[in-house]
Amino acid sequence: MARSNPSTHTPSPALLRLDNQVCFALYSASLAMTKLYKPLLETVGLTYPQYLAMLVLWEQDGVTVSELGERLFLDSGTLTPLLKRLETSGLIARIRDAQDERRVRISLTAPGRALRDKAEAIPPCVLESSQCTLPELTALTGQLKTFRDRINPAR
Amino acid sequence: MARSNPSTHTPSPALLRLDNQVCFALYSASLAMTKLYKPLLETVGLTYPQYLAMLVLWEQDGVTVSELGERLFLDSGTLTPLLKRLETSGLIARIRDAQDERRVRISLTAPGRALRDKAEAIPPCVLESSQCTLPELTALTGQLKTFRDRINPAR
DNA sequence: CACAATTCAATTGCACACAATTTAATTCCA
DNA sequence: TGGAATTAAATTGTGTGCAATTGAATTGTG
Repeated sequence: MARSNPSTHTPSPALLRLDNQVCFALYSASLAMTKLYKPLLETVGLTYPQYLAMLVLWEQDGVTVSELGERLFLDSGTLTPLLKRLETSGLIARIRDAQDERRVRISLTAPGRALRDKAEAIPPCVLESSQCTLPELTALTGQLKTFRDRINPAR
Repeated sequence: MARSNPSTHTPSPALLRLDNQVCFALYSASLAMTKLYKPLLETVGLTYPQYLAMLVLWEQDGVTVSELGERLFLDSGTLTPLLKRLETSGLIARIRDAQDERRVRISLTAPGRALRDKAEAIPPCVLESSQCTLPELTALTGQLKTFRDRINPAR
């Protein structure tokens, strides 16, 4: 009963089916999430990765590019142009460290700090439009962090 | 006790903290997953989104660009250049539909079909390097799909 | 049948991601 | 102390994502 006609090849094995892949569920959920944020972030004039960088800076002002990268799992190739755009927007300043001229410290400007108040409106909006309960989201967050930390190479 | 000195502003509220955000857990887990796949996909000469497109085509050959986009939640702006690269690689053919010249049908070439056999080695490798159990991953997949389908606009 | 509305893919422009390389500064150590 | 090794950020090049627009083909409607 073996079939070898290439135009009627055997169906994909279960392990290769798109809807069975964690990776695709993760990938498509992440894209959907970015789209959910987009209109909300337009009100504060940020892209999604820029918003993440601002979240870090609102927690800890004056970090270096490397420290920001460790926190966000991004490298300088991504961050340097992103930070230049935030600088152009007037939200941050990029200043070489006087002690170690290799480092660049990122500090918030007054408008950058002030933006946090407006940004506080965003998480509640996301929670509402996600149509999920807080316990559901908390559980999912925990599982995703566990997964991420297992597959990320040791740092 | 109110503080208003901008250089010693109040700590970020819990809802704005990076590590409390589902969105960041999702985003960072998705990036980590892509990095996990990268070395495995190099053995078959595909990028991660190209691999997803091939998964669809191995399930259903001859789909249109729109159908592929619906399946992957991507639009023609993303898919057109991606598919052109797969065509250049010799894995697929892009042919205008004779019945409806607006559509472009994507069909596998012989090398494109043959690649599936090599690709079957990938999911087991991912499972192993994820250090997760199959039930864990199955549960996570389900939750992610539920989340994605809730936040995705109706289609 | 005519022609406006719709649909489909491609194109354009902008913003990531990331590997690989480069440049500059610092540290290590013989 | 001085050159090799290391570190930090920037740069370069490739490949996505996606909004907005374009252009061609088809459909719907009077």
